[in-house]
Amino acid sequence: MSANSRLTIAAHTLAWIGLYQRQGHEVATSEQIAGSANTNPVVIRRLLGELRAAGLVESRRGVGAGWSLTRDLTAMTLLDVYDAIEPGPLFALHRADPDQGCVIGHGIQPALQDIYAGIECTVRTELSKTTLEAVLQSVLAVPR
Amino acid sequence: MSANSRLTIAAHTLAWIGLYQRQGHEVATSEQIAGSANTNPVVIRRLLGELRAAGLVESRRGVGAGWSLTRDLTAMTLLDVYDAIEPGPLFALHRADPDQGCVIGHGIQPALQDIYAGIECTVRTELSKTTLEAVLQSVLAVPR
DNA sequence: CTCTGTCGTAACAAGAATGGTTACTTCGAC
DNA sequence: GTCGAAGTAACCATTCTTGTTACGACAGAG
Repeated sequence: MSANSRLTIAAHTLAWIGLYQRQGHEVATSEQIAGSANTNPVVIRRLLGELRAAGLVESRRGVGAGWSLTRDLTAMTLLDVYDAIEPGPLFALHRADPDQGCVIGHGIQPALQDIYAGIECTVRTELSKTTLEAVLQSVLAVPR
Repeated sequence: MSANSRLTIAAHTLAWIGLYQRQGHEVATSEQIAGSANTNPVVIRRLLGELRAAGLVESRRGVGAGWSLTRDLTAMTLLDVYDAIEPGPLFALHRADPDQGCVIGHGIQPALQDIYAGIECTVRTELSKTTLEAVLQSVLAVPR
């Protein structure tokens, strides 16, 4: 499906900031996070920008600038993150409208829309069950 | 997420063949289906090739050739179709391995893998609940 | 007021996936 | 042998993601 790693990088980022703040630091920089996630700081800043638009993080500028959480990881679910960074639906309908003169072509889109909506609803429910705090705890529970 | 329309086109195709066969026809051609789905016959043949590899349809060649179902729509679910045409996972992990020297970098992949596996399992269960027969009935139930 | 570190953001390129199109070969019923 | 359709390779346009460079904007330190 050409899956992307945006949710993964976002979860990584939030868990990193959360842990860093618990260690007593005020803010985290995109460069630190990029080092941990093994990517480019601009990639992190772009993602964090979307998370900020959703109200999950905030940023300071100037010297000693960086990013911080707006609320605790316990009050943040993967659904919040997903909504912040994934605009589109899971499954797309036809690129070009099907032949409306054909019985199938006419009814297929409403029929599939219903089915797809049900599946997305299930996925959203599932995502909402996992808090970022749970993610962090799972991360810390990995041996070695 | 850059969602594609492969599941949509595949469902359209199977519903079309199923209905056509119920109307007494032996086989359907990629050109007929492409006309209904408003796309190119080669696109349909490519998809049908994958569905054939999964055992859902079969094809005849030569004059009067075309495609037919190997079993009734009642014995075919969206999960069968999904497995036939979507190889990859729903969510990807990091492109480049995260920093294993970092606590988060080390534990994030196993942690997310578990979570993603649970979600995919849920999606698969949901897909398996819908038969292509149900899709066809929904299509036929659309007014006008 | 200047210096400096970090965000904010534009711009560009590489790579991959999807979908459309053309063209040609292969098959098999007639 | 003819002919209609599958099988398939090749190519292109588009889009998305990710990585990268570059530079302006900002704010605290001194």
